[in-house]
Amino acid sequence: MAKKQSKKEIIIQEAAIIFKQKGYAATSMRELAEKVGMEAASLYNHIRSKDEILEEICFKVANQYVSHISSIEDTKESNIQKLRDLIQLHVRMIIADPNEVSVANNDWKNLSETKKELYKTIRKGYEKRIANLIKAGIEAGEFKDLNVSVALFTLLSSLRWIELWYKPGRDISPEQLENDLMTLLINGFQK
Amino acid sequence: MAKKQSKKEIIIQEAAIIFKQKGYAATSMRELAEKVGMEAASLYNHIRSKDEILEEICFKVANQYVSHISSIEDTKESNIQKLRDLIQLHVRMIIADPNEVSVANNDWKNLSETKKELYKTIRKGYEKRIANLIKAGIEAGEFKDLNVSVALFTLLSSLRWIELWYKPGRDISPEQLENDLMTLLINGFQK
DNA sequence: CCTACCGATCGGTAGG
DNA sequence: CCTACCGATCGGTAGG
Repeated sequence: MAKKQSKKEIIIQEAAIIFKQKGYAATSMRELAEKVGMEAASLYNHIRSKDEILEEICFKVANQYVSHISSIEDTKESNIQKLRDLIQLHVRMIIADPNEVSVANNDWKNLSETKKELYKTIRKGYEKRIANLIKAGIEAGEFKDLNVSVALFTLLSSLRWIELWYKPGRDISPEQLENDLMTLLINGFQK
Repeated sequence: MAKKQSKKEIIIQEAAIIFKQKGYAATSMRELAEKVGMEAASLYNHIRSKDEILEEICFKVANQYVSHISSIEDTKESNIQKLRDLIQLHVRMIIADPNEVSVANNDWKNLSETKKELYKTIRKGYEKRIANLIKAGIEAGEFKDLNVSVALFTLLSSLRWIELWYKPGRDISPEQLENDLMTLLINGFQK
């Protein structure tokens, strides 16, 4: 699979695993170093600070979501189909990068003040675009006349939660997961 | 409102606010002490440890959920109505105790090893009871034939997320919130 | 990439 | 409820 990973990439990958398990603040650089197989001090030859690791994870994830939503918006499909595409995007992101998605979702609060503001701005922009999709669906008569905020956050939460319990070893395949989620959500939304 | 709150209750209440904002691990006892209006050392006249505060919050919340679900199970109503009751329970718990519910949901990982196991056991028991409700609904032909796990976690996640964005100051009342959530979820579930 | 080590801060205690 | 303080651990640096 992954062929030529830099030490920095390995550090960030291992960090995501530990951060997901116990949280960013509760994880020490010494513990991370042990996992990577070096002394804590040696980590700093590859990364600038503990902060930096969190930043890399959070913004990598955020940027991936943002870049994918553009292509969904640009299709000429129905809003219900765009909703389907969005559900699929989230399921696949979580399956592809479960640890990093989890850390971004749970530990962005621990970003430095300026980075935290930036993160919130990006996330708000993303949410706004989904809200517009929902609004368009309602106006087109495709969706029920729901409060847009409630619909938006019910949708996002249903998608976010996957990261907290879905493990490939479970009794359900990614395809089944996508299908059942779509059934539940689309029937909830559809008029 | 609250008339005779002990110092311990005040400490726990303030702790829940800070823990929600920055997370348990990132909150220091000195910061908590300042909020309560005393020195850090003085906190220990009212509480045994930082751990204890987290335990009190997590298990208070967990026990409240568990105690309420019994009365929902015991009614002779349809499964769809029980689902409605469950949605209402979660909305009201979040509105009544937003900070403590949030901390229980986000920071239980920071409980001591034994307490964490206990918490997980309680939570699994709770989830099992909701899963049984969903199964009963499917068998009775009231709900769609969905994968029970997907239905369970989509439901729980939709309910959990409220805590992360709902503020009473928002443009939507608790009643509207309950109604729209029910519309979305019931239509997703209902056959 | 390691040894050695820094200042800061942590949760918590002693003693009043 | 405070002053004074503890040992432990934290993120991070110097120097090789």
